[in-house]
Amino acid sequence: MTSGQPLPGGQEPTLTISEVVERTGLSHDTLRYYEKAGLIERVGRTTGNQRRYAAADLAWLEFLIRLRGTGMSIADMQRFAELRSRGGATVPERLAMLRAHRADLADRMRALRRNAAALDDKIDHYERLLDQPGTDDET
Amino acid sequence: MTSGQPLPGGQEPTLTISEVVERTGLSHDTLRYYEKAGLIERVGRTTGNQRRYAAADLAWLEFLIRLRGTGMSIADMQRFAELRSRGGATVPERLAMLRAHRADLADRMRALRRNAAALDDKIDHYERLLDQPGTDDET
DNA sequence: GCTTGACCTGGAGCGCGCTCCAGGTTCTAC
DNA sequence: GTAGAACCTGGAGCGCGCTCCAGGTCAAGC
Repeated sequence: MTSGQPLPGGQEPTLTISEVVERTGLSHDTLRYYEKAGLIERVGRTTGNQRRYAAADLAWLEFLIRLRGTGMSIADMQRFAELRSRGGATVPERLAMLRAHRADLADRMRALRRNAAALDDKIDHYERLLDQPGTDDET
Repeated sequence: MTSGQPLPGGQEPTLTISEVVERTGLSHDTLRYYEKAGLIERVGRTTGNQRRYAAADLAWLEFLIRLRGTGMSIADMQRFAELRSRGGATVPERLAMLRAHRADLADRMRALRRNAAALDDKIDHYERLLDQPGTDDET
């Protein structure tokens, strides 16, 4: 017997922490930190207390990674994870959170595009400076 | 006499730190920190040692704010400011920095769009869950 | 049985980008 | 001249998101 977890339907593939590190790109420490922080529910253990991640754990981690990738804070992810752990009744609240976050993200992307445009202008400016080195207009 | 600075051409408008706070949205502390960090050259002072920002200082600050807004680190901004302070000969290096940063920014924006798309999918998923509450597919 | 490497825990530490604080000086209005 | 607001400096502190460390336990191969 290798797994300290119930096996819901047939055989459940489980992964060691190092395998999850490989698949997610997160570090060992970050995985343990996420669990401690409650971002993921306590992962199953072997009888020897070593973590074994189920496929569902991995899928959830991958979603968390995307949330992080859109700039969601750990605190908000904790709140989201807590709602999720409370079951289907919290779907409206979760949806509201994601929509708010999505709107925020859209704002940040707009700002990013504006700033990128200013950066492009500056690049153009320098390119022109190099082409005709007479004007030493320092700004 | 109010300004401890030379006045290059005609009257140079100068601003107190609080006026710059208003115009830039940066805090007093951040402005002083940026100066201490070498992001802006030492700002002119009154005889009483109070800062007076020239129009050029403000323009440079606004550019720095845009660089920050595209995710450039303080360390890189220090490097850029140092190049700028060394004069026109460093224009090629500055251009290279900005181009590299621009490419990096493009990568990050692409990643952001991918993650935003995943977020949209999840939102759709939750909306469908709410419309037909039979399937309690928790992922 | 023994070695070696993977894994465990609790807690300290770190890099970043500010932000705050104490204690003092300067400016403005009256 | 005086009160009160604005400003100065050096340095400590903070919130975030990890990252590292010490001191162990566990697992796999020989």
